[in-house]
Amino acid sequence: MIRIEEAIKSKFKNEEQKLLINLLYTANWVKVWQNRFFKSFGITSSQYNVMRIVNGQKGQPASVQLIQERMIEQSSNASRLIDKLELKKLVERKGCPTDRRQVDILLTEEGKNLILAIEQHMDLETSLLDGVEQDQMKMVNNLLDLIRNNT
Amino acid sequence: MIRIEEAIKSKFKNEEQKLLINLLYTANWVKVWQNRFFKSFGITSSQYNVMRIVNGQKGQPASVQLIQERMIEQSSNASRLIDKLELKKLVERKGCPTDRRQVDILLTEEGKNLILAIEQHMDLETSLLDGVEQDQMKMVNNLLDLIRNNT
DNA sequence: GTACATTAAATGTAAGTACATATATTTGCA
DNA sequence: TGCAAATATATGTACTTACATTTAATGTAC
Repeated sequence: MIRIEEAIKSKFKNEEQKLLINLLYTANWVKVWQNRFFKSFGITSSQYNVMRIVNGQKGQPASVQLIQERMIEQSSNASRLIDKLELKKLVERKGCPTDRRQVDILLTEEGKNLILAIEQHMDLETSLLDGVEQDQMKMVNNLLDLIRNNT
Repeated sequence: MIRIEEAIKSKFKNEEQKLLINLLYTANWVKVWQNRFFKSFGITSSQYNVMRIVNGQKGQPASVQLIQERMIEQSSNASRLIDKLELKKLVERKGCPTDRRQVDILLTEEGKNLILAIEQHMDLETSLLDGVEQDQMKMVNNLLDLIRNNT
């Protein structure tokens, strides 16, 4: 078991500092892990995130704004991520007829197939959290929510 | 209290998926928070991280490699972060006499002063984790360590 | 209906990340 | 010694993030 102190060879002032650095370090670790996984499907984790949000609309179009609001990293640029996905023909842009400022995003057939293919190999969550009790996960989820609200 | 479901307006399949997304979302939230804080001192959180590592050497030089190993985001580029800090005269490079491949990094006086100034305003950890029990923090630290070792 | 604010998306720019490759130096072994 | 492998750092490139600005369309007050 590699603890955070060994991972970055550092000592911490207190449990608070250790927790914040562990949070940043572990989140980065997961992201690297995910990016390597998605690379074999020709996309990045940010790009997958966009596709997952569009897919969650179940056929209803998603505006660029809706995607932006639901992204994990809210200041990454939905517009340019959509550019990349459009180039790969995984999503398509359609002007919205009722509001011509708005652009609707839809998955192509190819996009839908990719989502399905990825889901079949995606046991990331369960494997990383194998053996962790439900109660414990709830507690951590609450603590993470608290951090964002404690200012 | 804004819970993760409301923050990114999503429903989750299970507690595992929710925990992983909450981890990524909250870590990004903390990083954005930190970057805004460091901006008023003219540096980024990655640059601060490099300075913090050099400072931890307590006057002993830090090689580029040592810094790289201890960074939170291990694949960010220590060499170029040091470039930025050198331009701002916060650190200096000194060729290592015993191994001419190696470059030693030291804080300048200005760099040391900046670290001190920042530490005086840095109550980030305690404010974000205000009211959280020590036991609970230890539990979360253990769970984060587990995630990285569960593969 | 024109003028001004607001909104949706795209674009510009600087910095950081991810990963591959290059350059210089040192090490180790035939 | 001489030469290949290993090591330390720097550089190249594509992509992403953070944040500001622009462009076009819509809403609203007068």
